[in-house]
Amino acid sequence: MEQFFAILSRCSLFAGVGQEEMGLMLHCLGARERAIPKGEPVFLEGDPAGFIGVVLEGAVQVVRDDYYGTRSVLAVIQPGEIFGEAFSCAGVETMPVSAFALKGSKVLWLDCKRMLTVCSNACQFHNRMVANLLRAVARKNLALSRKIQFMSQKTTKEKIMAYLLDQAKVQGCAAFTIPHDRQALADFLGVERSAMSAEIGKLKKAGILDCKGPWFHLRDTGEEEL
Amino acid sequence: MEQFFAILSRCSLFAGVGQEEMGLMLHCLGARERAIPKGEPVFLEGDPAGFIGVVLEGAVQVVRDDYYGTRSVLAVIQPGEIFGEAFSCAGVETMPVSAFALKGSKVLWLDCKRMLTVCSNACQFHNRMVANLLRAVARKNLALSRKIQFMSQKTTKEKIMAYLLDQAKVQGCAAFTIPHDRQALADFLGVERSAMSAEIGKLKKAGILDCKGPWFHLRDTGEEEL
DNA sequence: CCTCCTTTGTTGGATTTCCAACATACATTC
DNA sequence: GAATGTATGTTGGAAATCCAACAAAGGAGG
Repeated sequence: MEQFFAILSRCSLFAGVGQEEMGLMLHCLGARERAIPKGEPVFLEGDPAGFIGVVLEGAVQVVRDDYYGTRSVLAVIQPGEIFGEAFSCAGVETMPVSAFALKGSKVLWLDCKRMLTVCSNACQFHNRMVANLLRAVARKNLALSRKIQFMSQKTTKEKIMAYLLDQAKVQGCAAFTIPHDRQALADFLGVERSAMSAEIGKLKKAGILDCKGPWFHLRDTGEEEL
Repeated sequence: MEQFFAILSRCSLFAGVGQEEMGLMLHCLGARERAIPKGEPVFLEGDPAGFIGVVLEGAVQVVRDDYYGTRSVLAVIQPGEIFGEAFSCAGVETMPVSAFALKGSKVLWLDCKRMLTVCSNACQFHNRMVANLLRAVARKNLALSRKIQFMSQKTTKEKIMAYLLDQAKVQGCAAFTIPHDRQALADFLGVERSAMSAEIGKLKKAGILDCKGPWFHLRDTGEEEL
């Protein structure tokens, strides 16, 4: 397990936890390592919840099959990131989504109950870890709220602008790069890629923004902060 | 403070906490009661975060003013419900939204740091409370995810059906009542009320559902569970 | 019963989006 | 350099949505 210290130290759950303590805590949490071949399920809809997963290696895709059998990708979890925590912390009995390994992957399996119960060792970092978990869930919460803000805009143009203005604010600069390609951005905002592309073109012609690939620059239109 | 025991005992934060313990915990958390006249701010954008609010009486509206000054209502908090917890638990410095009292209201102000730090009294319910908080934040998380699922559907009809199928699943019955009027449902799903009304009419004519006011009944179309 | 008011359903034209198809740009590989 | 593949931009007609305005259905209060 020690081989993954570098990964785990970058995991939000273990922020502020040193290597020695991490080893103790993993034991105290009943951590188990699992290897999943490419394409195989990490867990399936209907499986009991109550765990928190950490991707150590590879990548895991979380999917939901709707009523009509259409599959949609909810998230792709990279090494150091966690999954399943929202369902487990919310106290749902069984997972309402499934997850599959995109590549050959290794995941760490933590027991959510043991996380929330005072361990017999009374390890000093237990509280820190719960606070880390709470922070991670709360941050996901804010990310989801922001996404809803963007999606709630009426037109494609407004959705793009809401997203870009937020990015500029978050990154603290009118010039910034975004972490999505055009297709992923369109999916994220819930719009058509081609329509979005057309709107971005209009915004460029109108002098409201400039962009090249993932790089954007919002121009000062003189209307703000009067 | 004891006068609000009935309200607080229904608050998700205090689930499983008895009246005597609640009094001790409120003291231990540095709880303060505040009265806010109708229309006055509960907190304003830019105020320091780090608190968790509980509405004891009245109602509180959380709003966000976007870049262009347009105000949108993010939530209405009723007695027994909490607010501000996502921002405080996520560790943001200042509130990115504002809140106003819809009526003359009383709110309880809890210090988030004291919630997450082991109290000197080492009260036995402290851990329970942190778990309750985590559960509340995680549940909000799931609610937001579901909303995104609905809003991600392409057409108005698909959004309505996704919502209604989810409600039927949650309520465990093909016949159920929803907690929104038509306007609120349209706002929630991010569609036009009139367009939604028209689509609901079509679905009724097609025999896919029946409804009257807030009551809906999804008919078995024979296509499911083949 | 009547009026006022709110909620919900209906309609038609302007606007926007969707969709498929194609054009262009750029990187990779052979 | 040619061939290939991927990402992005562009276009036009079909479809859906938006919007405003009005119609219909109920509820509250006189």
